[in-house]
Amino acid sequence: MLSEEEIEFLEGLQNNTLTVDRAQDFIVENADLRTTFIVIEGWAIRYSDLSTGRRQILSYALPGDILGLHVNFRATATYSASALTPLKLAAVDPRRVIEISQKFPIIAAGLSWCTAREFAILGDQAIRLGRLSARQRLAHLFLELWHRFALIENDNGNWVEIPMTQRDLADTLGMSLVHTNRSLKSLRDAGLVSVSKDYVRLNDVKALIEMSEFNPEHLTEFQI
Amino acid sequence: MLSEEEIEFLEGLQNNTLTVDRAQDFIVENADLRTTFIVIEGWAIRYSDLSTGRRQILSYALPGDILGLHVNFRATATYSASALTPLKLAAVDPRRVIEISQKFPIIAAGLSWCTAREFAILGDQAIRLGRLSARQRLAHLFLELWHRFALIENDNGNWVEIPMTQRDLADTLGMSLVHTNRSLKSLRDAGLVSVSKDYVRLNDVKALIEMSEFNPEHLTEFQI
DNA sequence: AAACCAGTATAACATATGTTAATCTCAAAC
DNA sequence: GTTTGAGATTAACATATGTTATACTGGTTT
Repeated sequence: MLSEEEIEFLEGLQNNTLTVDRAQDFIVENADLRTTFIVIEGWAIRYSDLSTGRRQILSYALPGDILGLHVNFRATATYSASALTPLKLAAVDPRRVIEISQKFPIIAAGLSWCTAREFAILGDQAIRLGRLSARQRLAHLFLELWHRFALIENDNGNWVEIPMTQRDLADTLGMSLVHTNRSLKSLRDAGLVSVSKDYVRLNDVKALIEMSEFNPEHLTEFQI
Repeated sequence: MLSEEEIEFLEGLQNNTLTVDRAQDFIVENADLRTTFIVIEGWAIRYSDLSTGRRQILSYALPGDILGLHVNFRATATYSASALTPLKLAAVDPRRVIEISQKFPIIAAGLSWCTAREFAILGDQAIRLGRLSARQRLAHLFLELWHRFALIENDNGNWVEIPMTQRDLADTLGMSLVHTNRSLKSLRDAGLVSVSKDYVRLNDVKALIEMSEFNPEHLTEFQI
C-alpha cells in the first residue's frame, strides 16, 4: 500500500531505538518532553500519580502505538509513562514526524487516524470509569485489549494477554485492589472469563459485549 | 504573531458558520462524520449514551475549541456532541485543515497544541472519574473550567460560568443526581464555593486546588 | 392567577465499593 | 531446600454513593 520511499522513511525512524526495563519511567509528568516514542515491542502504560501513592492509569500502549505524537519541539508532559513489560521503543524527533507527514500524505492520514483512535480509547476509559460497575469495567477493558490485539496479531483466539497485576488493573479501573479481585472472581464464577497467569480467556464474547455495553465501532482498522 | 496571510486564511475558515439550538446534536456517535467544527460562541458537550438513558459526558468545548480535528475524509464518530447553550460553529472541511496546516507551520503547531491539550483535558477527566471523591470531582471540574476561561477572557475574577444543570454535572462526573446535589451543598457549607444561577464562585482557589489535587500545569498557554 | 414544568433540595433507606487484616501461593534468591 | 517477597485470595467490617420518593422553587404558559 505504501511506496518504497515511504516505507524507507518509516523504517528510518527506527534507527534510534532504546530498551526500557520493566517498571522504569520513560516519560515523567510535568517534566520536559522533546521526543515522540513508537512502541516496537512490549507494553507501556500512561498514568498519573496522585498524593500518597494513589495512581490512575490512563491507557495502555501496545506495539505500533505512539506516545507523545503531539509534542511540539518544547513541551511539558501531562502524564507519565512507564514500561509494564520489558520494552523496545523508537525515539523520534517530533520535527521529523512533521516533516515526514508533510512529504507523505498517506502517512499523515495514518497519524491522524492514530490520534483519533487514541482519543476514542481514552473516551472509552472515561465511560468505564464514569458509568460502569466493577464487573462491567473489567469485561469492557478485556474486550478493548482483545479487539486491539486482533488488529495487530494474526489469530489470538479468545485469549487476551494480561501482563498487568491486579494492582495495575485496580489503578486502571479506578477501584481498590480487593474489589478488583472480588469482581474478577465474580466474572470467573459466572463462567464469562477464565483466568490463568498473564492471560484471560473470553468464554463468551457476545455476552461480555452485552453485559459491559462495549462498542466495537470505536476500534476499527485504518482505511483511507 | 501571525502573518496577514495566515490570519486571512484562518478567517476564511469561518465562512461556513452554522447555529445549533440548545440540546440539539450536531455530531452523532456511530454515524458518518466528514466535518471539523470550531466553536465560535457558546458551549458544547461531547458525550456518549449508554443503555436506558445513562450518559457519560466526556468533555466541554468552549469558544476556540475544535471538534473532529482528526477526522479523515471519511470517518465514523466515536462520540456524540450537542449544544449545551445556543451555539455558533464554523464547519470546516478536514481537507482544508490539512492543506492550511501544511502551508503554515505555525498554524500546524497550534493545531498540534490543541490536540495535546484536548488530550490532557480528557486525561484529567479520567483522573476525576477514577480516583477522586465526589467533592473532589466537583472542585476539580470547576477549576478546570476556571483555568480554561482564564485563557480566553480578560478577567474572570473568581467566577466560573456553569450553564449546565446538576443532571449534566452528574453525567460529567459519573455520579447520581442526588449525590451531586449533596456534594455541592457540602462544598457550599464548607465555604469553598458559592453558587448562584449559572455561576459558581471559587472562594478559595488555593484550598480547592489542594483538596482536589488539581494540576494547573496541564492547561498552559500555547507557546512555540 | 392558576396550572404546569424543569430544575433543585432533602430524607430514608439500600448497596456497591473501600479498608484493614490475615492467609495462601509460588517463583526467585540464597 | 529454605527463605523470601510479590502477588492473589478471602473475611469482616466501614462508608461513600445510589435509589426512591416527596416537596420546594421560580419561571413560563394559558
